[in-house]
Amino acid sequence: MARVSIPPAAGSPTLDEVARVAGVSRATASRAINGGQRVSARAQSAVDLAVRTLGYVPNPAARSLVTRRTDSIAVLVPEPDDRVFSDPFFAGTLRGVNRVLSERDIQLVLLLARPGADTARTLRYLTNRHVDGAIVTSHHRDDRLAEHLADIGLPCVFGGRPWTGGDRVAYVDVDNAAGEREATELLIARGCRRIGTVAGPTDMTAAADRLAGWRQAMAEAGLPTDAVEHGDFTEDSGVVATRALMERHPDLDGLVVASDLMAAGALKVLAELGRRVPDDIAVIGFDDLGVAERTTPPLTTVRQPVVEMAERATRLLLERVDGVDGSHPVRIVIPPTVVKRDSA
Amino acid sequence: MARVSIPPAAGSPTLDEVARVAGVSRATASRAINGGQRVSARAQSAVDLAVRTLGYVPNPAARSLVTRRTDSIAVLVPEPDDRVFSDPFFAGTLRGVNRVLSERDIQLVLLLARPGADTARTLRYLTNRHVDGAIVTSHHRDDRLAEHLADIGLPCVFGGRPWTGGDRVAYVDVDNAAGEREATELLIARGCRRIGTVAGPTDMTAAADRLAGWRQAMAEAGLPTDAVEHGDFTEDSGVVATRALMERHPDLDGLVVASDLMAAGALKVLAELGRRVPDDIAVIGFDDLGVAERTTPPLTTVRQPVVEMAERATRLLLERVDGVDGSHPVRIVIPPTVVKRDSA
DNA sequence: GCGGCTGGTGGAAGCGCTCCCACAAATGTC
DNA sequence: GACATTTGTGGGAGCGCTTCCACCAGCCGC
Repeated sequence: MARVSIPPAAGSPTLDEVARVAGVSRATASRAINGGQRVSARAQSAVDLAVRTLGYVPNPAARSLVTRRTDSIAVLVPEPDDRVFSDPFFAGTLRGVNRVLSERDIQLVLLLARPGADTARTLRYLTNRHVDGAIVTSHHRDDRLAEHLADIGLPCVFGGRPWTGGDRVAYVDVDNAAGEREATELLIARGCRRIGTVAGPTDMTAAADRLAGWRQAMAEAGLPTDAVEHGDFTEDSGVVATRALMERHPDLDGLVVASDLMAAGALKVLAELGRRVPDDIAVIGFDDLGVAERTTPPLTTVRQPVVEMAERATRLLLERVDGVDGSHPVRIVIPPTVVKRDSA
Repeated sequence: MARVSIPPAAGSPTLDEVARVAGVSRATASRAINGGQRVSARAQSAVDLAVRTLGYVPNPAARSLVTRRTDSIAVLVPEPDDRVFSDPFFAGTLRGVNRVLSERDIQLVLLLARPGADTARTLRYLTNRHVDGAIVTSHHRDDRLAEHLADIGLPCVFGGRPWTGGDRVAYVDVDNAAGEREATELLIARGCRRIGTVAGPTDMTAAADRLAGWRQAMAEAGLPTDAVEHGDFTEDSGVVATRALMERHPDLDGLVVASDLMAAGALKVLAELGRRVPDDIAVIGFDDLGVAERTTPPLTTVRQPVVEMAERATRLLLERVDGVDGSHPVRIVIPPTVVKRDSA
């Protein structure tokens, strides 16, 4: 008779085997493996040895079945994937998150959800408690993600203030209004009097706040706020917007652009038009994620410390996952800094 | 009757409750939820209803404890994170993987491992069977990842042929040699006689294969193969390499560059030197992941269908996870295509 | 009619782990 | 010296799920 029923084990050793080899009970072995509280030195070293000789690795499913922890968090990006990947903002975020997670043994689950289509599935996944928490980036006005996540009670931290539900969830944001105000004031101090702006998409808070900052600085200086054009943060949209702006207001001597990518587009248009930057027209961007250094001329911009923000968001999330006051909607708002280069 | 005994869970409903509400056994409920084999229409709809009214979501930990599946796969990137994120190759890969995974309910765990430091931890994670399989990208000669993964028997598919262990694991690759040969032949057909190459890093197979393709085409045409300079696929390295190349061989009338990013750097240097492209010197790149369209002039290049390759790699991986001949080292080699633009 | 199906069902046995609890031994307290 | 506390230990009860198995209809062919 050949193999009757299935030879079931085949797989990795279990805690039972470790316990048997170490000559202790499964409970003691478990304790020894998880931090070793209330374990004698003798038992501890016996277990350690057994673990090593057997090559034991705990089964994560079994563990999380009882601990109700998965030791993984999601990074949720509610954005069509094309756009996401070309954006250095996303890259920086991933980097910051990863940096914090690798300090502990927590894994990163990447959740890319197309705006409408995948929302239900994504939410279901999160409801499952498949992950311990979530970092949400790049959310838009219409996905009512903040509310949904607050409803299911999953620990989460938003990167950037959500449009709605901002009072119910934690978020880390840069002070967009202050940054753009400062940028505008720099141009004004420089002598610019006719300053336009290429603003971001109207359904994102970051864009709205930056526009508000520009408006505020302009109003305070008694300057007109009529030269506004919107883009979607991409270079191409910056080209289009700047072209429109320069056509309507050929007398502009300053340009406040809500992202470096759009500013790069603006610089191209200005070069085409034969305007010298910064002599004829000064330009200031926003982000400083690498692009700004490579434009001609190098871009003066408002630096957003994305990696650092992602790190703080992640640390905040881990605190909440660990149960440190999980419900209170903490807010971290980081002041941006202006980085002077050659364009203004 | 009000709720008598303890409403114990507090958490989400369990399968038991679904079964009770549906008036069937837990076994039947389970069957109904998982595909509904051997379940009567009556039972099926009763369970469906119960699931809906209770808002039941199965506990993934409990499920994978018994199924030994996690319904997630890892994307392993053994690369310092800075470099990864700026590379459109990585973005395309993530996109292709994600596209396939979202067809089924499988999640993507991103494993970013710094070359030396995290290898042990990463391997331990994979050994854990925390994931059902892994896609490995951008591996280098020294991480003996292919062997390690083959040893632990985790289903995996490599993006790009690994240096060693290529006979033990599955991989999806573009025919780098053929692509670069074709690129070189295009320049030769165009009339170039003094063709140099900016090759990639010496510890990656893709770079070595491309260089070999260039060598082969040059040798076949009886042309000298002495004008070689290495970069690391980044734009800056392309600048440096091209500068060195043009200094040593000012007579070059053709340049085969192993990546578009490096080719973009090359174009900048050539512009500085006052060489007209393609009239004085023709340039051809490799990749075609967006950069090539935006250079001046737009780059003729060898298109590598990264997203499609990642998709195929993922499908292949899923097959192996599903147990379709898990050990046989399948190889998929995709022929690249030359995309003509203005630089050659 | 009576074995053999096949379709549908529920009982029950785990999957591998953590942690509560009871208990024994060692240590402390007055 | 009697009692309280601390420390270390193992038994055992689950966590929520899938799946094996036994079982009971019905229905076939003969």
